[in-house]
Amino acid sequence: MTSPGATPPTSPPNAPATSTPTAANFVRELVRQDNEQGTYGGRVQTRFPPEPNGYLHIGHAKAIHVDFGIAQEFGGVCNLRFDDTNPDTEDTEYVDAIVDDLAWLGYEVGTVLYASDYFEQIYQWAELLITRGLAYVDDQDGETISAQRGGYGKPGVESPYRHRSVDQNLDLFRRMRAGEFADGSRVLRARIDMQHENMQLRDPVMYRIRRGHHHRTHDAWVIYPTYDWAHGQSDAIEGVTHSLCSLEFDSHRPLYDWYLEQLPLPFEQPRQIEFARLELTHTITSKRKLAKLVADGIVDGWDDPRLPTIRALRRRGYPSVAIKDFCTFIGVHKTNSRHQIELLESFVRSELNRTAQRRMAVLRPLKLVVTNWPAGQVEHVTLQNNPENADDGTREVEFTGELWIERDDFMIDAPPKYFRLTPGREVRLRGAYFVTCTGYVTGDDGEVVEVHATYDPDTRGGNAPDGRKVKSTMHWVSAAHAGDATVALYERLFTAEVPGEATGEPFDDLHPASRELLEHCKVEAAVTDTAPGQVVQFERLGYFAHDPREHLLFHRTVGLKDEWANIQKRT
RNA sequence: UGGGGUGUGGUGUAAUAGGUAACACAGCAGAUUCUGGUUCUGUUAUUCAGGGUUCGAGUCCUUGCACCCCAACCA
Repeated sequence: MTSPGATPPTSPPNAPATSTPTAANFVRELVRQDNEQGTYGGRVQTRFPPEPNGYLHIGHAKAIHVDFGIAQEFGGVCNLRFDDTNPDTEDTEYVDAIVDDLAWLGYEVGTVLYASDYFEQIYQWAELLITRGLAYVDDQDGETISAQRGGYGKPGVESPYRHRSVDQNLDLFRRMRAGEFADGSRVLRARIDMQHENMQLRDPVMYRIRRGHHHRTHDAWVIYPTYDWAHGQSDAIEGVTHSLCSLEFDSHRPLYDWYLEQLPLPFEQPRQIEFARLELTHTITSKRKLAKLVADGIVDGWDDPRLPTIRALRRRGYPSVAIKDFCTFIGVHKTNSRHQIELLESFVRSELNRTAQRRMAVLRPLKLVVTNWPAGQVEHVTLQNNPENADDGTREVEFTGELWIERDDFMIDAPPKYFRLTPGREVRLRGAYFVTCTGYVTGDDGEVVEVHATYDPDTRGGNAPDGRKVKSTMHWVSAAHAGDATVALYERLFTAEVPGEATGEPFDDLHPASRELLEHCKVEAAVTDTAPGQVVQFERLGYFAHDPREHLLFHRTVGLKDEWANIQKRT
């Protein structure tokens, strides 16, 4: 017997764990106990087992973090193994995407493993169970089998085929493999206990006949093992010690163990441990629903920045370390819970505040004319690229008498706590001069189309020699030097914290305007040079990610904290 | 209806062995600031319920309650 997973470490031989203090966690505790008792000879091996039928999302990120994290902590290995036992839904397209996302998240994937690599071994083990009278071929259809299974508190009834002879079962099973029977006409079942209080143990199906085209074994098989009769077996073949999965498999654990107990295993019997999957407010992680969002055109594709898929988060500018830090912080539990998306966002802000260079961009432009500025004069002001990191250096930005400022930064009648531009008020234009508002021009509809101000030549660089203060510093872009950019603003895809909580249908809670596309935003020259995928801070607005493909399209990763918005909300 | 899992501020998590219920996010107040950002300080608010053991209970016992999962030839 070969054990492809047991030998080569697929994650770097233990990069030291991050310095982030690791909170107690029950999985680690159980693994540690196994280690101390020498259950697995001090060996720790886990696996991340996605089914290649969809894209990875934030929920998987937690599972990955736990699976790889535990292995790394104990000097073990975590394999990526595709759980590809259902040919109807699976595709190599997903395999490639999952490998790619895993790499982006920062996990080194060595040899990629597949449950389908073990089909022959799993088949041989099925014959072994038959030989020992522990499995039988059932000729009934799915509906009948399901009906016979009974219900909660109601015992099941035995199939009339339950007591066939070993020889007959073996013959039938081999003919199933040979393709003699129609799809769905027969199954192989484990013979356990039709009265068991745990429904999982009422003679579960091990094999079904299905003539789908498998993405790897192609047409070599017409029978496929079910999840329960493949997962633990794959774990055992690879030498997995701790098979970490989500809570809903709790009731499958006795079955996981039962199957393994019947087999001659190449390694110690692996152990399944369940933990709660990650849920976030204002989003969904159901593969089916996510697919429907894409199929119905509610979002633009699997990497639409409003989605919680890894591809989308990536495109939106979420740093992978922020995702990992978040996962470390929330820990591992057995309680179902839903974390506030604000917490994830706080990790994103914290990382981006450290790393993102600052730029000036005006999203909703309003013309500001500096009336005492010498006609045609251009000055250059020097701005820091990142006040949090001096190594990022400085850049020069052109200043002239005609500027773009943010519409929100001017009001004719300013409420008490409004610190920005209003007639008679002096503010600072970042890095340039103090200006005082002297008037404004309105269009036919009464809308302000232009604001007038005078500048104080003594405040060059942004400081007044007489020490006078201003309440506000505003960003700006020289009209003559501005570039044009498109900016996509995103709101939560679902307005409700728990989509579907009220009506049972998550789509009822879709935000009617989750994306706002702003065209002809005015940006300083340096923005034009932003690399594909780069994230920058547009000062006073938020973090924005340059689209990887479309030049000068920016996605708002997350806004800055906005105290003014809170003040407005309150009044 | 049977089985299993889980209950700590608004949210999510801590609390070696029964010994001051702590941290983060969110909120509020203030300081600093050339980003109403960052940083710093202060502050509001918590053990599902009842009973019991104990000098002392989030932790132990007991009786309830609530929520989640399980009756695919999905994973």
